[in-house]
Amino acid sequence: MAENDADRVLALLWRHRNPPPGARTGRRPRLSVDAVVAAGVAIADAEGLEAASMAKVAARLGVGTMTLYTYVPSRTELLELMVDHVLGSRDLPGPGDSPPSDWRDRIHLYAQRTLDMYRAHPWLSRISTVRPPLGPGTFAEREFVLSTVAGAGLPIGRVNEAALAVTMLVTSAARQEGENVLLRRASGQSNDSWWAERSGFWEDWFDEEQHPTMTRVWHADGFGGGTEEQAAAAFTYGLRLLLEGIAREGAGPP
Amino acid sequence: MAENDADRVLALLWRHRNPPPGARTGRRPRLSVDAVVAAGVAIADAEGLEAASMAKVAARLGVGTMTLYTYVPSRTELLELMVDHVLGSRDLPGPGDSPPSDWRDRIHLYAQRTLDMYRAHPWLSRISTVRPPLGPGTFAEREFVLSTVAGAGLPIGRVNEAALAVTMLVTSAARQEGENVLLRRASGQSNDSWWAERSGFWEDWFDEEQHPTMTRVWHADGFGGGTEEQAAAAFTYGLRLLLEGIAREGAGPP
DNA sequence: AACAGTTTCCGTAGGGCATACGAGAACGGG
DNA sequence: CCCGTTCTCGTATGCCCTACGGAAACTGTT
Repeated sequence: MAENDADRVLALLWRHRNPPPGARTGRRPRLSVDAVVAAGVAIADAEGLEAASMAKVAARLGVGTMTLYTYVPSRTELLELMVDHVLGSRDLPGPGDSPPSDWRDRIHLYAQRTLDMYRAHPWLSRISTVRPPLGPGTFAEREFVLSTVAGAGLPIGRVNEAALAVTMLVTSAARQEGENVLLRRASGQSNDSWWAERSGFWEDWFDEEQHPTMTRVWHADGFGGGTEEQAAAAFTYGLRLLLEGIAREGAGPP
Repeated sequence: MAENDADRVLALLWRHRNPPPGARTGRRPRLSVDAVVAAGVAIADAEGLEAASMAKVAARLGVGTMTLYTYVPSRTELLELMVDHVLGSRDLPGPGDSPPSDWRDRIHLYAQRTLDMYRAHPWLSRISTVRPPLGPGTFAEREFVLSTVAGAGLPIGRVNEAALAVTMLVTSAARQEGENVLLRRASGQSNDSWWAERSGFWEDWFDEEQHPTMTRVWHADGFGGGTEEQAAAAFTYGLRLLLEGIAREGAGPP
């Protein structure tokens, strides 16, 4: 075990379910992996992902920078641990406890918790989720979404593609939310005031002839609210269409 | 004009449609904004976004680092120019020339070009698109998608939310593609071999009791292909559902 | 009490980054 | 030949990750 890097990270990710035997000799550790991960998350939440440098995480824990390397192999792996920890913090119901019973409500629960998670930990938006950390948080999500979509009545062989389609839309909306939070903080400026600062654009540069449909939508007041409200409406709309489609395919096989 | 930063970037973004009068006096410029943007894109394509540093872009053009700052205000703005340039390079048909005529085919054209764009310029995946550059590339896309969705028969006031829903799903899939390319390069490892390296996970750590639906899907061979094929299938599926829903709402008002 | 074996702790050193500042070079027109 | 204008770019600052290797703390055995 823990032969190559991949195995070492897996052991760290699943450290709670299967802790390695405590060392019987040698100097006592001042910290724990959990403490390091928690410190990393706290700093990233407060000051952004860049600020969660090894030096700053160590400083917050009151130890030297290099001390962290006894707990995690490198910063890359620390980020993986942070991501999986936060993914798991959504606390989606597992196989034992599974309210709500209506599958549509379960999807909305998943969506809501995911949006909240990205709002609370916006730095997630800056980390890729292809090749995700293979830890409890990641798998709790997959199990929840798969089991929910399976409850819609789809044949088992087509559950995965439907579940992934839902996940794609949900994470897309959630990551946009996260980016909004990030930009609001970094620029000290709300999304609306950003647009206000560029209000001259429409007179100085926008060409109505090149953009007839935009112009028509504009005159029909079709761009309701700010961009965040529009994105939220688009997400709600898209999710409704996806769920209706899945329900239709689940009810009667084509 | 060009009073604050925002105005300066707008002038640069739309430099082709409305070029500022050429200076009559002073030393002749060795470069042009276009050349700087092209060099930035070329480096980012070949070596990644980080590699497109001011120093490397300048080196490729054979000038000193600080010379670039006469052409673009800072690296941030250079990236905005690069993004809008690449967005425009999809060459989506404008209001004059608008094949294909079937709106569904037009959406597929948009999706295909966007996927290809992210594959060719994967660094786009690492740049946020909320608060996008307000340049010709961005607006050509919006106009194309909005006009296409309007062609489905939706009432004008609801076109935007449907168009944004489509964009959300398409960019989500495209950005995933981009990340795949990026990771393949950075790790020198295909997605499949990444999973292969972690094949021990299923025996060592995966808990079937905690993940009954995943297990069922697995035994039914429901995870077809690698993760990229799965993502592609999920995208196709999700897009079909969205378009069917939009078609239904366009055909008969609820 | 001394020592061995083991584990944790951490200072140093190196290479890369964006950009403020200001001096110097090239150019057109008088 | 000189002046206003524009372009060119060297220097200097502060922060990042982590390989390396030695010092410190702790347990168990002689």
